[in-house]
Amino acid sequence: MKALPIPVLYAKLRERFGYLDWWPGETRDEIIIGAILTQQASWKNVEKAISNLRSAKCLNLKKISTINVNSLERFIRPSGFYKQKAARLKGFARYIFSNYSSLDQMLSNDTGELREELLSIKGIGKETADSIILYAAGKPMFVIDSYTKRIASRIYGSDPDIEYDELRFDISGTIPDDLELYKDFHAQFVELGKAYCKTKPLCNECPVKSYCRYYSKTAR
DNA sequence: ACCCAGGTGGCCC
DNA sequence: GGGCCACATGGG
Repeated sequence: MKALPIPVLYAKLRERFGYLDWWPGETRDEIIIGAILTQQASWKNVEKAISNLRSAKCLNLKKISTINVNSLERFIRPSGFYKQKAARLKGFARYIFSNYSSLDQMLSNDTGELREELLSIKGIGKETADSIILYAAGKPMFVIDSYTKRIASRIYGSDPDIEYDELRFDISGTIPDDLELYKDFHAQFVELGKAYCKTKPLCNECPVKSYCRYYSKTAR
């Protein structure tokens, strides 16, 4: 089994899935709302919640900061954990407008400072913070998720329960400092995970199966 | 009838 | 620092 350099991995994923335009043409508010709603939820269910918010003209943080919490819960219910997420969305929105004149003002802070600040807000963990930094603030930040950990462990033999920041540093150090690449690479990991690398993998069609420890040990 | 989804925080030792 | 748990809907 040959080692698979990160740039070659990206090339192979890109060849299979094409360029993935995540959160295309949406506002920063929408991206952040989606990032919170998608925690431990399928994107299909998140789309329903976002659609409800849009219909109610509540798909922005200013409105969320003032809306009645029961209404907010009702709109986002399809995305699951709706009471918790409603409280977190409200908390995030209120934090912004009590500390800044606008969301953009906060997002313009330096990356390190912004990350610490986001992590101090209840409901914003590392993956959500990094998704906001990458897709809403537009700053290069490699986003780790459960698929990334699983795929890395199967291709590179890393611990499946590796610390978030350890894997983030490992991968960040191997790719060029290019915003679009950061955005697309994370999306490619998720697509690979969703398509082939679940807990019960579908290895036969996987574009990198010949580099995968799981495949080389079990599938055949 | 299970099992899972683009996690997070709280509590315990 | 690690191990468990609650949080909840919709789809396979």
